[in-house]
Amino acid sequence: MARTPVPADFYRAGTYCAEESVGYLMKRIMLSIVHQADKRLDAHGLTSAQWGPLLKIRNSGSATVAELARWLQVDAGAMTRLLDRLEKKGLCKRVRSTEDRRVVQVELTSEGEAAIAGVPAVLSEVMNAHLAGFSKTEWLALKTYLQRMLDTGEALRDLA
Amino acid sequence: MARTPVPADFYRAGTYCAEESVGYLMKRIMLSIVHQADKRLDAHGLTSAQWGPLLKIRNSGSATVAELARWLQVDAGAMTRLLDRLEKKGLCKRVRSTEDRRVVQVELTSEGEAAIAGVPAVLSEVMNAHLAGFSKTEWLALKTYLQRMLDTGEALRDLA
DNA sequence: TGACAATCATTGCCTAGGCAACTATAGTCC
DNA sequence: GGACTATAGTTGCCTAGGCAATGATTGTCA
Repeated sequence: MARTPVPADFYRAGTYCAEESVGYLMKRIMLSIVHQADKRLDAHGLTSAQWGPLLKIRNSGSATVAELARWLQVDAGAMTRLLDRLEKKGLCKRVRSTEDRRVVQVELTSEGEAAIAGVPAVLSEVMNAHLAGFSKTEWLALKTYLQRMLDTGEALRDLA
Repeated sequence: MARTPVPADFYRAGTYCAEESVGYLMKRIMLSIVHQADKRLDAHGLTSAQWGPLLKIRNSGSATVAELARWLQVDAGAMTRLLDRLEKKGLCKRVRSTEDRRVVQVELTSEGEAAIAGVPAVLSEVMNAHLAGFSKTEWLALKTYLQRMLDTGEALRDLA
């Protein structure tokens, strides 16, 4: 039984100002991160939406469409089309499973392996750049705050 | 002359793990916030992308397409199409300016005023819900961290 | 066995944003 | 005045995600 969370009282309808909202700040930061990452990933022939599936496939050996969609919290239809684009670029291939003929296993091609190889470096670089000036203590505190917000949000979702 | 920022050293290519990344956490939180907001805004006939322009227009009396695009940091073409959808729903209208015949002033209709009226309450509610359990001190610290990340990111953009 | 529900992948239709090209208008400088 | 540049808005083409419907398969259970 999940404890009913007590909402905070920081924002009020009458005085709501987007610029002061934590959500607004995070949206702007995400825009900046994605923009920087896309600029660097362009050299690898990838977009910021495409490295996620490839990385998961590489770490697991292979993955099904449904697994990828669940892992990335994305609609299954969207994942199908994303894989269409990756397959058209020759970065992965679909293999119909023989045990369960409903599922499709997605595997990396050698071009896919090559494309994904440099991605963790790019991601680390972009994240580190955005955290310039942070001490380790501050970084850990930030992560703790964010994790708490995420847990609270997920609990909300489960209640509904 | 902007000081060249010294990147942090928290993430490394070899050990990069999405789940531990501040970016990953923020992406998940934003998904949760947008999802919650969309669910509540549905009653007002709006999506999470649509209240931004309407709120800006209401606070300013009217705004041009370029102003809205700049304020929301969105492509001008995307803004044109977003306004198309809002206009089709009868929430705003375009008025060609007489002083500068290039610009189009966007104004709210009375339906638009009605639709936007309850939005600040919804946004406050969703933000407060996600910050359940935060003390005011923690909330301020979080905002400070985020503001610093944003400033660092914008500085990066200016360098490039 | 045969009906039923559940899962998987896909597709169609919608909103949404980025980039590039285009037209129309405004301002600037020779 | 005329060339030049800048800005505003729009459009076409691309990637991308959400929702709903579909067909194919699998598992369950009476």
